[in-house]
Amino acid sequence: MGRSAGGTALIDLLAGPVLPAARGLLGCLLSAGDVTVRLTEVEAYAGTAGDPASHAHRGRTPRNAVMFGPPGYAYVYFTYGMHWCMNVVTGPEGEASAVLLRAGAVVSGIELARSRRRSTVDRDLARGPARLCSALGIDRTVYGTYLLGDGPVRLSPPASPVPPSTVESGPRVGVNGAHDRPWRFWIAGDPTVSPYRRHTPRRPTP
DNA sequence: AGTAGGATAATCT
DNA sequence: GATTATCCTACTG
Repeated sequence: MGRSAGGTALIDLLAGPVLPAARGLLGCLLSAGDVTVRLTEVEAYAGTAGDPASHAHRGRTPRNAVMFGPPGYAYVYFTYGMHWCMNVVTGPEGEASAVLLRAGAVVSGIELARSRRRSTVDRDLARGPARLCSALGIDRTVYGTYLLGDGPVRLSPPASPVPPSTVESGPRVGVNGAHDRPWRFWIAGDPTVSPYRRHTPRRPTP
């Protein structure tokens, strides 16, 4: 139970290094209430281990505290004054690495997801980290909950394994530095993968 | 098609 | 007081 074809449980994958964990999360199913999404795009963040783009890079704060705990928990943060985004905590306790869930395809509960996202096509329902959370109804109440048990949000292994040859990687989206690290992973050719956009610097307000 | 700018509030220095 | 792991709308070609 809970073991994929390779014989590795999901929790063991999440407990290991962040890059294999990120790849392994592709194709996984994320359920919240009656809506289920198949993950198609993720990004790895290495915490304090020399990753300036991570929220945990400058050390532990009340907001990022859950990232320093054991793997398999949800790190949910609020950004730009209106959006929620969700990470899965990885690595051993004490190491603040995590994987940002960037996009997915709605495979169940699509009518409920549609009702939460107005005037958009189905492909865009969970295309982008904030849209994904919105489609699933994820907010601050999910912060710190365990994803591999009977919580409000549940993560389960892929229904069918994702062939490694269909996984591509590239630079992360929306971050200022560290463009040399191809730590964004996605399923090649999937229409729900968000287009690459470089971070747009904001001009100083007049 | 692609890009530019505004919305809007918690978090950190 | 500055910054932000974004999304949406409106504009240009």
